[in-house]
Amino acid sequence: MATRARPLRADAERSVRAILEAAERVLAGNPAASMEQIAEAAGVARTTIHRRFASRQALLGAMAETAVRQLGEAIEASRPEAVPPVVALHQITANVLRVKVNWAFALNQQDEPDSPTARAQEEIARRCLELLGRAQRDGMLDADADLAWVRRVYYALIGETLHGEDARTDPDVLAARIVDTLLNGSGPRLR
Amino acid sequence: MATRARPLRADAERSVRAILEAAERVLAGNPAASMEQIAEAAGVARTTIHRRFASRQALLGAMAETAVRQLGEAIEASRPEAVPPVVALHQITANVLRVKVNWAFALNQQDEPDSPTARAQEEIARRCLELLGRAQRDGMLDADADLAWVRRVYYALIGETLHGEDARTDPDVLAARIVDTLLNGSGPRLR
DNA sequence: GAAAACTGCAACATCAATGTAGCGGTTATT
DNA sequence: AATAACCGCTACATTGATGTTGCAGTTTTC
Repeated sequence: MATRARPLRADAERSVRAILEAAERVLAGNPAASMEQIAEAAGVARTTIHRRFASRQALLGAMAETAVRQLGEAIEASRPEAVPPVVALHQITANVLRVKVNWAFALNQQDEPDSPTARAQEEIARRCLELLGRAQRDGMLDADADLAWVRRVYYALIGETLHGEDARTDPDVLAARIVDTLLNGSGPRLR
Repeated sequence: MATRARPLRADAERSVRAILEAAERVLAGNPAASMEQIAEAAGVARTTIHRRFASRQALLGAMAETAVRQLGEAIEASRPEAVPPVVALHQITANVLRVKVNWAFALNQQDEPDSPTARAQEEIARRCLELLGRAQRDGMLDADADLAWVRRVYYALIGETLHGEDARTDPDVLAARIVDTLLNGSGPRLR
């Protein structure tokens, strides 16, 4: 969302939030939903959406921006560089799940190349790889593991977790399952 | 695709195939592509598409039908019930990849409930679970593993593999990576 | 409490996609 | 070679989404 010269009035700010959140809810269920449906879900008139967002595309962009920002904050709050990889991985996963449950659609749109959100996503992927590198040096990951593939699997596990009916399950429990699956797979274990 | 009373003429049959394959190619790149774009990619006039498929929805349905049929054949060809689970899992995965590379879009549409394609997909999922059950009894999967979750992870790994630039890599190699990741994860291994 | 900002509503313009119909020429089938 | 099926093309109807504008009434803000 573009930064504005004058700050919005309080009620307008609420409208914007309501629109963004309603858009996420509606589009998650039906990506081809019309502005009309979004407006209805947000409890505002369709023209009000157009007042704040010049076009449908602009709305989608704003959704991506807020979602990516929240995602970044969630990662930051986990202090990934300050704690041992095992802890960081669990913590980040849980926090990321908390955000992604609410912004699944916005974060799944592939943002157009060279957009700020695309850069932010790349930055996040880069830091994820760094973390995995540290985990590997600590012996948490196999020395021969292909980190790029590990990262893709990690993302896929998060995505799959969000698809299911797991939305109400405690994110920490879900995170534990993700990390466990990522590290140990589903084969037999030594006891 | 609905079965027809009179068989199509040879050239018409070719047109239908060209349309279905072009639609897959185009829609995989842009799910919102117009009939016009699909027609152009297929090398036919837009009206010809409407001659064979009453509506856009009908075209999508036909795509799903042919894709699911091919998927079923690919699984059948692997004789999952006739060989040990380890072999079956590898073989099925490779064969499924071969089909899914070419029908990623068609197979990712969620088909409407109670449609024949939906039933077919459920049937496939059921057989997948059966196979995993056999694998578990053979000690290939941990005795405590949650098979429903294992199946979801398995599907997710296949999906992730198709996203990458791996389209040209040998499906058997990709299948090996999928099965290995599914069973062993990425953690350290005993040597 | 006055000014400015915001909203709902109704009306309108635009536009792209979808789907239909018919004609004339081409191609497969027998 | 006769017949029927098929295709491209042009033209048209319809529809639904998008985006704009202006006004009248309400809510913040200072």
